[in-house]
Amino acid sequence: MKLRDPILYRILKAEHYRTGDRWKVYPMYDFAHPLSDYIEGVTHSLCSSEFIDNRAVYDWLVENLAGKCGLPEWPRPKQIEFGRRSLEYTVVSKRKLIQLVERGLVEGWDDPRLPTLAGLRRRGVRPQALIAFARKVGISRTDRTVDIALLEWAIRDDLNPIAPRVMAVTEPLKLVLTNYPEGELEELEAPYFPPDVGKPGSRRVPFGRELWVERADFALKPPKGWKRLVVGGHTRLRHAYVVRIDEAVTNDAGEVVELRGVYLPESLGKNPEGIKVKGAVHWVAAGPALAAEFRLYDRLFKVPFPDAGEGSFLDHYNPDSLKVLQGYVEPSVATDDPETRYQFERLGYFWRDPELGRGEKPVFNRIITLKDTWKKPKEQKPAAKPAKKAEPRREDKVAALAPEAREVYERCRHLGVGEAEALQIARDERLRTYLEDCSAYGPPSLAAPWVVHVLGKAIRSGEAGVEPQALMALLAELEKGAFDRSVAKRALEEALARGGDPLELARARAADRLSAEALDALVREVLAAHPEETASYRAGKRGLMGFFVGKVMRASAGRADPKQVQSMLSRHLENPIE
RNA sequence: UGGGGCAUCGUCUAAUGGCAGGACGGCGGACUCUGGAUCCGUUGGUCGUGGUUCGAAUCCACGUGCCCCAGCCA
Repeated sequence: MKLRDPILYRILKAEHYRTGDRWKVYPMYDFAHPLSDYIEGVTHSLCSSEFIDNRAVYDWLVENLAGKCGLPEWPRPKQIEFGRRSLEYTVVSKRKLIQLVERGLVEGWDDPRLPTLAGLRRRGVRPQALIAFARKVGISRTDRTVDIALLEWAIRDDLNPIAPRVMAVTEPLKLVLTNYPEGELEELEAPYFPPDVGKPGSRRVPFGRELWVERADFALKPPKGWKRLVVGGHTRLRHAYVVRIDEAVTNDAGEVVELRGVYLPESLGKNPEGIKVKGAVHWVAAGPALAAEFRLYDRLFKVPFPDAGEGSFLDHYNPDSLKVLQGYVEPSVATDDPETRYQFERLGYFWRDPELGRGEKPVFNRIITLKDTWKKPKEQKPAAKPAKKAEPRREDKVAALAPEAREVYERCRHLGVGEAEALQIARDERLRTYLEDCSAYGPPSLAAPWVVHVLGKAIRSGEAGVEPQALMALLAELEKGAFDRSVAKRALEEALARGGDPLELARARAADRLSAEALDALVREVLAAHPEETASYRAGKRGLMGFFVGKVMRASAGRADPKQVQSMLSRHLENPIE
């Protein structure tokens, strides 16, 4: 990419469908992007990682055109790339989304199942939720696929404190209370928010002889732990009375078509004595309830990574990702602001679809379900990590060397260079040459670790700014004990980065070292400031040594020998009695 | 194939070479007129192998895996 000859713009003597023949020059991305950033005074140009290659062209153009051709002279913009972020159970690339739209698998770009902004907005997700989600996901240079649970958490967390609770029944089953007078209705007061949200407000909910309850809330043969309606059992109707189910009326096919039972008149606001009430279910009164449509959205794909593996992502499309149900909602919503996001108790968060749902008959989109911690179906996520291949042994690596390289290796070993260093030197021509140059001024075994580990990268790239002679002079003084190893290393790194003579830099650092007394005082100070850590070190948590050394090093502003610090520390830590 | 980039709990993300921490999820418990919320606890990780270093997620080397580019697209 970098070597190619970039096309900056093309000249087309043709009629443009919108601008006619006004322009002949059409800039390419690589030309337009840096220049428009620069002209507009952009300081940081953020983009995703597929443009990393383009940065070379970007920088070159900005650097070479700044201040020329009538362009201003001001700070250059910097392109910074981040990794792409994807989401489980969906696709996010435009190329794939368009296929869903064009094939009619979704109802348009704003289909609430899509991860588009238009889709999320129509679904009812608020910008606050997306911002919170983005913050949680964060930015890094790695391409990542985010757990869908994180988005769901952000949406719920946003809606929980603001969504008034009301009741709706999406799959109605009639419940007749045989001891409630026919034709009568009463109104019960029900708060919009539970105590933990702590917001004021309430509405009146009609209650009568015939109610709708959720079909899924009744079981003929309840599983273990069932806390809902069951024949013979007592269950709370949310915000209302406790009822007992006496009979489940079935049709010829054996399906339950109606429940019959009684309500306990004394159970409003308190639990009846001597009766075990299991759970609470939502309901609406059959007469006054408003007919409504509920659109329940599920994951667009059946698998977490529809892109992965053989075949098309379309093979994993979830045909049940939209379920349209006809049911009832309590009448109070009729007069609410149509923008209201509700929590339909025990069902999830809903709002009226802005396209279809604001008319006579309300249509509700389910924004997100409530978190369900009961009876997990528990889909297993594949966690198996692929087995790693075994690394070849060092002898085999040496054996694989070319004859000349092997000779270099053997010679290095003979001179006392370590195995790993010898191998690296044998493999790289430049390292070998550098070390040979060093050997004119001192023993190669002394130089090898420094050449390989500290200077290695620079030498390989041909930019070693430190001469062999300078390196060897430094190491000779180090051997004599003129300063400690950490001083030498810092000095060498500094010389590498900013130039200068490493020996002089090392001497300057050595002269700046703290005296033993000053250091001892510092050590005592650090230990005194961290009594807990000191105690747990003495109790056996040896890993804390690094913590203490770090603290002392920081306090000394680098003017200490870590080895000396460590020995002082262990002396004080082993002998607590001063 | 060549060039470029990236690898940390199940997931996402932190950690001037100095206690691998947080969030989501999971699990357990408390509470509850929502199997919600809240609170408490817990689980679990530095891609592999060597090397340098008092000390490595971080530096060096070699591997492995994934992504991007190789349009007169963006």
